[in-house]
Amino acid sequence: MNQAAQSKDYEEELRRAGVRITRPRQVILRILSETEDHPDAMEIFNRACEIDPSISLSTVYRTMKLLEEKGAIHRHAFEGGRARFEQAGGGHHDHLIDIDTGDVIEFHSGKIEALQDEIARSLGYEIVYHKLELYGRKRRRR
Amino acid sequence: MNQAAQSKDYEEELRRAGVRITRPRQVILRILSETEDHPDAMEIFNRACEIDPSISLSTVYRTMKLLEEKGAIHRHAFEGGRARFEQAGGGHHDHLIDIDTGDVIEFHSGKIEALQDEIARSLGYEIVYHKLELYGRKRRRR
DNA sequence: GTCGGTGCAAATTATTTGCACAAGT
DNA sequence: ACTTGTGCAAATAATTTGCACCGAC
Repeated sequence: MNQAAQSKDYEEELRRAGVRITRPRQVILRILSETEDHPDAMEIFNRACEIDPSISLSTVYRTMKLLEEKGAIHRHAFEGGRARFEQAGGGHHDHLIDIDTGDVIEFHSGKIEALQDEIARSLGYEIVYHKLELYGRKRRRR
Repeated sequence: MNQAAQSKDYEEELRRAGVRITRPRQVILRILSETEDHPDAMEIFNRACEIDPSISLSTVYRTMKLLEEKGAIHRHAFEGGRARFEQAGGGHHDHLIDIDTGDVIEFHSGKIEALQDEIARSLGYEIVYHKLELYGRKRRRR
């Protein structure tokens, strides 16, 4: 399925959840569908302004909060102050952050997650969610 | 070694690194040595004020930054806005955060770290540091 | 005595909110 | 129509910084 269709799907799902699909929300959903990276609120605001300059930063923040509550996006607090977002769907994964460029690479390891569960259980806990971030730099071949 | 002695050791090490051991810094180092938990700047400020009310919040922040640069403490950005600190030393470990109480439990898994390295390597990266946080709640026995 | 450190208040940065008006259903 | 959403500007919250004085070495 292409990105435009995916964006429409999200709209439908939100509409069903009783969320009004306003112009700013359409624009933001489209941006989130099209992006490959993990933009922060200001970045989303900038991209949104190119499509519709009347959108405000407040609306971006309010929409991100709404989408997070509805489970449509995930919020990350990587190093560096601002929160960064990515659309949900596409399965759970963790992140490897390039400390030189800020690039984010997604990965997933069932083995690590199994070990996490084991550890939590042995400490008398049940994991609700977790955060695994690897910070590193490109290995130069020798 | 007891906590007071440990605190003195930190003082010596910092002094050798060319850091002046002022009254506020002594107080903050002592607090960090004595604490079992992971306090934020405001909490450290409050505890410091009980020992010496003339200490300012700015100094707490400045000292935390200094100690972090010197490698004497680690800064964590657990959920909930403010940064939290813990003294370094005592070996690397990760954290399990109780989402009901905010309590932090430390743990370490060589197996997970080995897997992390493996994953990073396969992606062409070298890990500089990582962050693994498990958020969960106490398991009730059945 | 010198230079780095401190307290205080003001500045920054990221995010949130009150309000009057606009727009989705 | 009714209610929710929006833009704007002002409010918060966490942290940082400029400046004149103070204290560690």
